[in-house]
Order: sequence, then C-alpha cells, then structure tokens
Amino acid sequence: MTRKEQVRKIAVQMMKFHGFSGLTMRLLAKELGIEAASIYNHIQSKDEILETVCFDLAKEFELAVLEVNDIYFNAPEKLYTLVKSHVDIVCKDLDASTVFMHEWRYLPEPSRLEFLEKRRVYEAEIRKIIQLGIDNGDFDAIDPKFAVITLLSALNSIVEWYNPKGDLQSKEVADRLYQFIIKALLKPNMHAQSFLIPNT
Amino acid sequence: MTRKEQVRKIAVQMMKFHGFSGLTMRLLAKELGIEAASIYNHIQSKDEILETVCFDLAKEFELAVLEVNDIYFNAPEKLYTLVKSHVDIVCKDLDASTVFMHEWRYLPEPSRLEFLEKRRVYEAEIRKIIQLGIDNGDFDAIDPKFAVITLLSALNSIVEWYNPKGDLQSKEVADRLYQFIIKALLKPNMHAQSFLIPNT
DNA sequence: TATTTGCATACTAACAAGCGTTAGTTAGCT
DNA sequence: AGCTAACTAACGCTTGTTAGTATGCAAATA
Repeated sequence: MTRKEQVRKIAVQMMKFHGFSGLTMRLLAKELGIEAASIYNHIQSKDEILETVCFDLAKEFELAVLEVNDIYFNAPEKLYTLVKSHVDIVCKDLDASTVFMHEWRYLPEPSRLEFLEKRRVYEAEIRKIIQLGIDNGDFDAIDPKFAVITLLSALNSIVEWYNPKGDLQSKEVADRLYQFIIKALLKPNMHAQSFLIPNT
Repeated sequence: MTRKEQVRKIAVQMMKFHGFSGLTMRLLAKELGIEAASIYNHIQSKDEILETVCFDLAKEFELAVLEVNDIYFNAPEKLYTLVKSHVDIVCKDLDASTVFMHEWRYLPEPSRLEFLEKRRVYEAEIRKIIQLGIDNGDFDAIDPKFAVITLLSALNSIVEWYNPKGDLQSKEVADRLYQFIIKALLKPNMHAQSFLIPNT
C-alpha cells in the first residue's frame, strides 16, 4: 500500500465519524503522525479524497448492474445477483461505503451533479430488472420506481448496522435481504416456487 | 411564529443542505437578513438548534409507538398504525426529519448517547410488534431484529425522495410502504386475507 | 566502487479567511 | 420602564492551503 493509499484509507476512516466538513486536515495529520502541510505531498486537496471515494465506488456499482443486465437471466435471478454484488461491494469496504452514502452531498460542483447522474443511471438499470419481472409475470404489478427506492434503501442502510467482526458474512446478509424483498415482489401464487430463491 | 421559531426553521432548512458542520452562523445570519451576533438574542448556541430538532422529533416517534403498543390490536393493525404515524411525522416536517436522520451524529455528548438510547427504545418497541405477529402466527418466523432494520430503513429513507409538492400524500406513502412490507412479513398462506391490508 | 541525481517524504512558517461566541450598545414598540 | 431585536467591534482559535526547505534512500552515472 503506497503512502497515498494509506492517507486515503485513514482519511475515509475518520470521515466516517467526523463527516466531511468535520474532518480537518490537522486532525487527519495527527492520526497519520505528520504535519497537516505534509498531507499535500500525497493528495491535491481535501475535496479530492471525497471525489475518489465516491466515484471509485460508483464505478463498482455501475459495472455490477451493467453485468447483471447483460447476462440472460430471469428477473428473480438478475435481482439476486444484483443484491449479492451490491452487498459485497458495501461490505468489502464499509468505511468507504459509509462515506459514499453520507457525504456525497458535499462533493464540489460539478462533481456532485455528475455523481447524481451516475446514481440515476444505477437506479434506472435496477428499474429495468423490476419491470422485466412484472412484464414476465413473475412480479406483482407494483410501481417499479417505488420498488427500486425501497430496495435500495434496504441495501444502502447496511452501512448503518453491519458489523464486519460480527457473525454475519456478506453472503448471508445478501440472502436475507433478497428473501425479504423477493417475497414483497413476487406474485402471491408464486411463493411456493422456491427455485426462485437461490439456495443459501 | 415567534422570531425564535423563525430562526430555527431557517436554520434547519439550511442544515438540510449544508449539514451541521457546514452551516455557519454567518451563513444563517445572511439568510435571516441580520448579523451573526444577533442570532444569539434568540438561541443559546449552534448545538442547541440540533438538539431541539433531534429531541423534539424523537419525542414524537416515541409517543407514537408507545400509543400503538398500548392499544389492543393484532400485529398487522399495530404495524399499519405505526407505519402511518411514522410517515406522518416525517412528511409533516421534511426539513426537520432530514436533519434528524443525517445530523444526529454531530450532537455534542452526552446528547448523542441520549439520542442513541431513545432510538434503541424505539426499535425495541417495534420489535415487540413483529414478535407479536410471529407468536400469533400472522407473520413468518423471520429474525425480528432484521425485520425492524429493514422496515426502518424503508421508512427513514422517505426523506431522501419524498416531495411534498408532488402528487403523493403522506397517507398514500404509508399505504404503499405498508403493503410492500406486510407482504414480506405475512405467512404465504395468509396473503389472501386482504383484511390485514387496510383500505386505501 | 564512489559520487551524483532525483524522488519520496517530511518539516517550519505563514497566509488570508472564516469560525462560534461575548460584550456592550442602540432603536423602537408596548 | 421594560422588552424585543437588532447593531458594531472584537476575541481567540481554526480553516485549507502554499512556499520553501531539509533528509534519507534508490537508481544512475563517473
């Protein structure tokens, strides 16, 4: 791990607790054991740290959903794969994900608008999955937009409660969330079709 | 509305966009059309604004859930009433609710710990409802803790997307969310029992 | 092998601006 | 007379960031 990566790692870790505005360069420097001015040998600005975190993760989410929508699957299978990927990304680096969820608001313009656009695309891709499920008769005819919002709120709130040192693995979290959500989405008469719920 | 209330209202409105740390007294003063020092004729400190917002809303949530658990209802009825109350509180003052959800982390100690305790109690009361549903055979035998987390994540994320000027009323949001969640909670063979889903 | 170059990493000192907040005062309304 | 709500001036401290400099190690050169 380069020094640059070390700086970013500690910065993100601290941003999780202090927030973007609350984390000062001098606070970060103290944790790194150096002077505030020295940080600028490794990064360009405080904003840059936030931009790196937000856009690196956004890229990961984007790739995951595009891959799912590229492969031929039925809607429940696509949804399971997407949920699994999303949860994996979040749990893999919980600090970064927490900052991603909470602090993107403080991205400087035009980065903030760019970020919102990326999120819009992500949501639109997920909506395609829900719509496919409805069109194919797997899912109840609910409002897809509403379903996406509710799905994502459940997925994203993982950062609020997940404990990497606890007994739940990323896969278990994904399976539980999927089973909860798929029940809300599936047509009532399809609940016996357990093949739609992958083995855990 | 007293001047004190006006100050708080504008402050909360601005905190929604700038965050607690990002909102400065001089920025708030400019929006109020006065000098920063003048604000202190109406409030004691910047922290006090945050504390008022967080604890006022916490009180509302607490009262709502205690009332629901006081009345004799079955679990689905209790849950519907709770969802309705929660959504009402959130939609009634979206600015305050947004600050409540995002900025409680920046409460000064010991207020922060006190806030977390109140939230813990709220979650425990909701868990009672889920547990009642399981014990009475209405709900699937899912992990109640997990169900509460998922339920609350859906309820709380309303602040991320709800538009008071849109075409959705608070009651409609509550009904939709309830129908989505109750489907995930109910036993499969009970889905035909539409009486469990209140008329919309 | 000895010397030089260059990069990585840290430092001190400082800047201009901004921070929350206090003290003391003034104007107008009841 | 007393209350409400504003003001100016200032305090001590913190903010992100720049400029210029020193040190130690690794690769390149003599």
